[in-house]
Amino acid sequence: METMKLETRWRTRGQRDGIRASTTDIELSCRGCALNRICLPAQLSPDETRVLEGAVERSRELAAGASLIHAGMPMQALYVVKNGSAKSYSLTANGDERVRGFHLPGEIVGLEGFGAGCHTCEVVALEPLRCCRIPLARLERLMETLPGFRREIVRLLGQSLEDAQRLSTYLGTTDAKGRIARFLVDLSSRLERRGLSATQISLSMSRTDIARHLGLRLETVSRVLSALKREGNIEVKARYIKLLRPEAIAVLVVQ
Amino acid sequence: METMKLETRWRTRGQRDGIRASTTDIELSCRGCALNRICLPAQLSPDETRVLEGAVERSRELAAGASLIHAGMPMQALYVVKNGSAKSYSLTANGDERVRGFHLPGEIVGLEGFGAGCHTCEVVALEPLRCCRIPLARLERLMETLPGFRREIVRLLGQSLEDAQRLSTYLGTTDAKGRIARFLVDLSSRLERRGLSATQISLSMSRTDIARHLGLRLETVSRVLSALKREGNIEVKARYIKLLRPEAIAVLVVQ
DNA sequence: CGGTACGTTGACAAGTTTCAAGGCCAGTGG
DNA sequence: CCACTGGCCTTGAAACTTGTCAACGTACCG
Repeated sequence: METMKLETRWRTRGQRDGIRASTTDIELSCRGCALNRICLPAQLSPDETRVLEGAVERSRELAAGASLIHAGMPMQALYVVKNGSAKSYSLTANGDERVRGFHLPGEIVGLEGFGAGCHTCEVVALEPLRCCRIPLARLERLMETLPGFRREIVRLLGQSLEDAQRLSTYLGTTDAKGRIARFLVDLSSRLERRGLSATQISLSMSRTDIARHLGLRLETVSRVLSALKREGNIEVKARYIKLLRPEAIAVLVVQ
Repeated sequence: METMKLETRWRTRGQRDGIRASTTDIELSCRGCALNRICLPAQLSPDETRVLEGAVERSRELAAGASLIHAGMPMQALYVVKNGSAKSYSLTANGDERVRGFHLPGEIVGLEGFGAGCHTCEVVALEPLRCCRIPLARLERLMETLPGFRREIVRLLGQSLEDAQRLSTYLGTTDAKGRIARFLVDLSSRLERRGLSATQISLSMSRTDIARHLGLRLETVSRVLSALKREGNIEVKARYIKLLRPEAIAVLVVQ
């Protein structure tokens, strides 16, 4: 039963019938994907990209709130967000949620599973979510056969480590305003990388999620956003945030 | 000039004359190393370990305060601590030091360099330090030829990522006492892993280093240690700390 | 239309930083 | 041998930031 479900859930390029091949192939082709300049293929040769395509599966769409990865489950694949966004979190012994991070299109999900061979955090969709999936066995083979792919995975691991360490020291040393500023600047640059507006941000996460990510209370997040608004640095309307003075926000971030 | 210096600084097994071969070979042999149960070879087959040995160089001893890795320099190697200990830190725009972590014997140093291809933090010896060194070119070849080695490097990257993420969420949510408790428990388990006492800890770092690692002020570190002492949980004599009630300290850590 | 989840705001409490003073210890030089 | 110095650590009191608790506002949905 469970395996049936999994089998129908993930579809690989060769498994489908050929009738709508041209459209669906595009859909599963990294070369034709809108994200290919910021995703794994960006660092690969055309030949390597072709091999990668053959290993990638596409997920069905997950509804907001649904889990992409369950904490504690053996690591079976890496994911890359294609549409939508997700958060990953772990739970404390008290049952408190600790938000590790947010995942936007083009970003890889699940790397921390390499440590123990099983995932340590739950990854849930914040809005309807579609991902590309590389099963672990194929990933191993790609790392074996494509040195460029292996280097890219190692690079992504190193970059994630760097990011996590920087965040960790940042949270230790900076006040609420600095943390929120960093969060906004970070989000802004990730959106810009995708070719979206760097100043008009539509948040997919709640104030509580932001707070739990930055080690604050939701009241504090709300207060800081209100303060930034009062100072004329941002415009806030529920989950829509417009950076009115990006430079003013950037100087709050002591990197 | 600079290259000369580097060449004389690192000696590989085959480069030395054969006269004192037996002692020096043991010195450079992973099989004969006291740390081999907790170091890279622990996950490798005897054959793989032999190949690894051929790629490892040994550093001369660095004095306390000397740098093993300079922030900003291109990544040229990975290191594993053999004797002594080190801290790694980065500097903020204001020149403040942010301590990313401490490195004990058997632990790998430099992984974060994979992200950008250059090291993002300075690594300095806290006491006389000796390391094993794997030059990047050889590391690449080992990952190519030894799947077990590649998996081990990927595993270490994943584990470091997991550790950094956990620390980051921890610093966000926990008060000074909890942070110090976590620091002590973590250090204790890493010492125990090496076969040393889990309760008698000789710190190699100053209160300031601890504070800068945990996002506290040195006064707060001092106060918390005094409080733990007053409560009968630890004994403190300058940099010597004895855990009198490890269980009581462990319950302060909400994982 | 009322319920529910989410967000904002205020007042007070709690914990940490800041500022300041002093203790301890090892190394140095008279 | 002792005084002196500098680095490191400890302790106290006041200031400040954030958390806590509570009330209220808002938007969405059946």
